[in-house]
Amino acid sequence: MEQRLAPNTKLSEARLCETFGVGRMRVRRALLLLSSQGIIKLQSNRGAYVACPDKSEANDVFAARMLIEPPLVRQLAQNSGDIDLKLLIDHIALEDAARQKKERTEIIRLSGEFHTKLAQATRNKFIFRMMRELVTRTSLIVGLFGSSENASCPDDEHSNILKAIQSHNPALAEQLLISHLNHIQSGLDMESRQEPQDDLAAILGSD
Amino acid sequence: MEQRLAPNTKLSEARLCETFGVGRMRVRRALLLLSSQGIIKLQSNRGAYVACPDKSEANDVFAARMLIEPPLVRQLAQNSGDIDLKLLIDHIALEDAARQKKERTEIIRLSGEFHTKLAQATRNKFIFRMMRELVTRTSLIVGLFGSSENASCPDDEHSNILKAIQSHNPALAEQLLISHLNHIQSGLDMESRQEPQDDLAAILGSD
DNA sequence: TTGACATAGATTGTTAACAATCGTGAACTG
DNA sequence: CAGTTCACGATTGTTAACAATCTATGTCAA
Repeated sequence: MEQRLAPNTKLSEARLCETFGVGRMRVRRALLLLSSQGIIKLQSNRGAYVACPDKSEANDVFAARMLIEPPLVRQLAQNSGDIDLKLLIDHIALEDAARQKKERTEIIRLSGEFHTKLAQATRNKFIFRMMRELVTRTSLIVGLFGSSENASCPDDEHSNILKAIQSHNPALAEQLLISHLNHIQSGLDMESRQEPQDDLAAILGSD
Repeated sequence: MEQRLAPNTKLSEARLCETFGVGRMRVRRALLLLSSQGIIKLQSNRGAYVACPDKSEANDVFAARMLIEPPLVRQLAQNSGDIDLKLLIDHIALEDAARQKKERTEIIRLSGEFHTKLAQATRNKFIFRMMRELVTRTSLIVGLFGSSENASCPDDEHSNILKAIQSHNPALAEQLLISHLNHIQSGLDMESRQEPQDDLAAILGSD
């Protein structure tokens, strides 16, 4: 989810056990749940691998987001009295801070999280869960097909979307979001593919 | 998912093992996955219980469907050349047949499945999964709050929605779907609650 | 009769040993 | 030298026994 593990990275049970200091049962439970969310793929008798979305899956993810997110922000802009805007305002501040400090990993994470928080603002558990899944998948895709660092987060588009919501302008908010999604998608290079990486150094590195 | 188990029914591991003739591991895996989909609730050291949505959750489910399904059918009506309409046409035939034979259980199942197939027609894996989850949840809710048998499936609304899609009329399709969802929701009695049932006779009965 | 407490039974959570499967590399053959 | 086969090691899948937790019953005291 934070792009520290490349797609197709093998996640062996034994390795995860010692890395996190837990028994195999916990590891297997976690792998099963991750697999049910499509974040990893479980191959029978072969192990768990970080999911590696293909072109068609990538298109599906963006198509699904194009279906859901525009009505979502339109709705937010309509009843913004009702909803949790503070969450979003605070978030934009975090994004700005990370961008000034040029913390690339943090920027990527927050950039996805903004969309999750748009859903969270509705206070609707189901909308939240759907968006979280789509955003996670988008993160994988950007990591795989993102041509360079520029594509993932066009600077202040998030901020503009929030402003449109705050000023109760549904049409503008929706339009800005659609453009935003298009920017992200068009920044992808559907031919390039990153190499698989077959150890867990990335996990160990952070603890 | 077929409303044969009432909400709050306890699903004990031992019972499931002998019912399905499998080991505890399989049962526990299944319960974990069902719990991740919100179909059952896992209480630590206490066991698994069929989920029992409350009023607020019910509202969330319908709000989520109101957000997603209208754009979905609008899109289907727009590019209906591209999509898998045969699936839906065949489905309507099944529904009619079940309705003539007055097979109540089958009608309920098919009635939910129509909406799942709307999503399936887009051939988008993510949209399909989201709708399946929402429909499943709706099924639980109708079972809990449905005042009587009439509410679950106003007769030929599904058929009319499909016709609107086939005749490339996005506005009409969207409008019919919104009415349809409203009918379902207004047929619920948010105060009534069905009694919990604490054995698995319903499962055993079918095999 | 009611309430609290303790004990026994049942149920879930965990661990560790075992079985099955797969990938790899060496040996063998054409 | 290329290709196939076999066997070994490593990894995953399963089972069964054990530990921990909760529920229910029964006893005792107020």
